[in-house]
Amino acid sequence: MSETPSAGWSMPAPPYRGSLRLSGRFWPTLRDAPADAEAVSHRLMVRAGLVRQLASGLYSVLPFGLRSLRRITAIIREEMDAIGAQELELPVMHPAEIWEATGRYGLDEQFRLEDRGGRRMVLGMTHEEIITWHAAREIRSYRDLPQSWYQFQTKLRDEPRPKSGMLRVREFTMKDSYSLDRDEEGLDRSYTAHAEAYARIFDRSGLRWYMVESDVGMMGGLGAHEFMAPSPAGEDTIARAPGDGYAANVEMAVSVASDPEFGAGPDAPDPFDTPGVGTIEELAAFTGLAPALLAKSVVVVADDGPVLCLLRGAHALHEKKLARLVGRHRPAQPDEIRGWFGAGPGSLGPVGVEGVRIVADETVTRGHYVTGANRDGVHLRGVVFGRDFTGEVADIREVRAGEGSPVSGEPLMLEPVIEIGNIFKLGLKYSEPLGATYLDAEGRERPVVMGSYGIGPARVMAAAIEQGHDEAGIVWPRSIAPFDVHIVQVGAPGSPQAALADRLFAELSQLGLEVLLDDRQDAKPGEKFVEAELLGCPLRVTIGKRTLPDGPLEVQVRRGRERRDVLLEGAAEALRALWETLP
RNA sequence: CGGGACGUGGCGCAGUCUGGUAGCGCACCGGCUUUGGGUGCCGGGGGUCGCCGGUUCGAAUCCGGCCGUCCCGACCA
Repeated sequence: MSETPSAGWSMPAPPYRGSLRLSGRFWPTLRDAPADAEAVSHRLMVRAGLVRQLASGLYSVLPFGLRSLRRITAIIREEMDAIGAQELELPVMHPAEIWEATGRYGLDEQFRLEDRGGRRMVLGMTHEEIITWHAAREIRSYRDLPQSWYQFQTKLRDEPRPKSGMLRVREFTMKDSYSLDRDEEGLDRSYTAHAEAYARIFDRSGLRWYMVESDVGMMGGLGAHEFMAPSPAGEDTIARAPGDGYAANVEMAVSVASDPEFGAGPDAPDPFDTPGVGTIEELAAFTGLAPALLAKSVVVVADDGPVLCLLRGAHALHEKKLARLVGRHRPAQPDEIRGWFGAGPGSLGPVGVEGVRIVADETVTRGHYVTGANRDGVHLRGVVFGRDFTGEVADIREVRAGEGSPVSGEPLMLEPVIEIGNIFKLGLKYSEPLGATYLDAEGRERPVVMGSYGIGPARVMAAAIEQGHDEAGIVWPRSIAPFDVHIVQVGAPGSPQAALADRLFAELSQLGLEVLLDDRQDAKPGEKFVEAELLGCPLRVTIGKRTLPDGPLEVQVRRGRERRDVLLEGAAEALRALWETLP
């Protein structure tokens, strides 16, 4: 690689840290995305030569993709260090016994294997067990607490359905951290510190994001929040009210339901024939009543038996809300239903049912409803909670757009989001079974109070692309772009243009920018421009015949593809100043 | 776990219905040409048509099984 020093200017020693000359380098771009790729971020990441797929849910990261990931992890590392967390590294493969101790051995998503000696091992889907195992051995005194430990480590999860490129995969790197505290007040402090660090991380990464209340899921514990990047490609949905700040995963969201008015009802349930009526829609049409005045009965099978869930006809059962009440469950089969109720699906109701747990959504405890009569083709009018049947009362319905926020009543909007991070208050869930205890100032043995906190750097990258792209390619936030400036050199080696490109490359690098210089001789100018826009670095500089002898330098701001002219004199400083103004 | 679709050189696709042993664009290699928007010219290499089995004189094509990949659903009786 030959340099072309110009007179009176001292060339720093190459290679310039973080900068790269493209000729001879591995950067495979694609004119067309693979037919399998559907999500925008997936298509662009593959086309722009950032990643390649190995198998379903398994991706290899190529050099330019790795550059972005490294910038994301650097931001995370800085912010974790800033709250006093210490980085460490835990194994990916674990003895099964540790997972058995917490009851998490055998989860569907867990990869399990045996070593040559027949010892059962698992591949880590997360690391609470391992951190706690070490804490149990190393933490002895209240003087050892609090602690926050974190790592960037591979997680393996046998996802039922990997999808959307890097958004749901079976193997990925996670930044996971764990806080160890003396008590819940300490946990609250650690939790808040993490929430604030996460806010800085996602702001610095250039994402639009929300922090929302979330389900504790397989982690268990006292409470949780998720960090969500809005995107049509998102798999989760949040409900939020911009005016009052309420925001929650729909798994958790509660709303003020707008109850329709009830007229007078009969003094007792009144059966009537409903031949051929099986769905709420049919029942509404048959009776002329609004679905909200009908009650639907949904039967699921939990580990300890059948559960009849009663909801307003216009509402949908939310599985995760129900799961918090009855645990793991599945939909009931029609023949099972017939055995318990004496009628098939479509004519079920809560009146007179025995041996089946009944859970009524809170919205059906007032007013009188039409329900099934547990006889095929017959329904009951005027069914009243407390008078004609009883059951547990809970919020088990899914929030709908337009319902009132619990904070102010403002209408909720639903928005698809990508989960980019989460924080959990674990409490004693892991420290108790694994014996992570310490002695307090009075010499009493007490369990360590824990929290865990995760970020998926590749999801941050994918979310940034989902939020920042146009028809030409990726539009990176400047903090996580693979390079800061992309110089397209049009001109043969040895030409004055090439010398100028070399010089700008060196000067920008010396100012601390990371520069990609497209000095390829075998690529045509059009190809270089198209690929530069596909890759999407914040600034593109073109150096060709038109640039000489006195400029100006032609600069494209990638976001918006706006063209700017920069004087040759002091160009590097001017570019750096321009770069600093970009998002 | 249920449903749907697809699998033909590196990528995108045609050919499959109506069997006769493979084609296009891009990429790649050689040469010429050219150097400001992936599109100049000439020549060339590369595919056991996902795998296995069957039918047939003959299978990318028909039949069966398997594997792989993607999408939708997995709550609304």
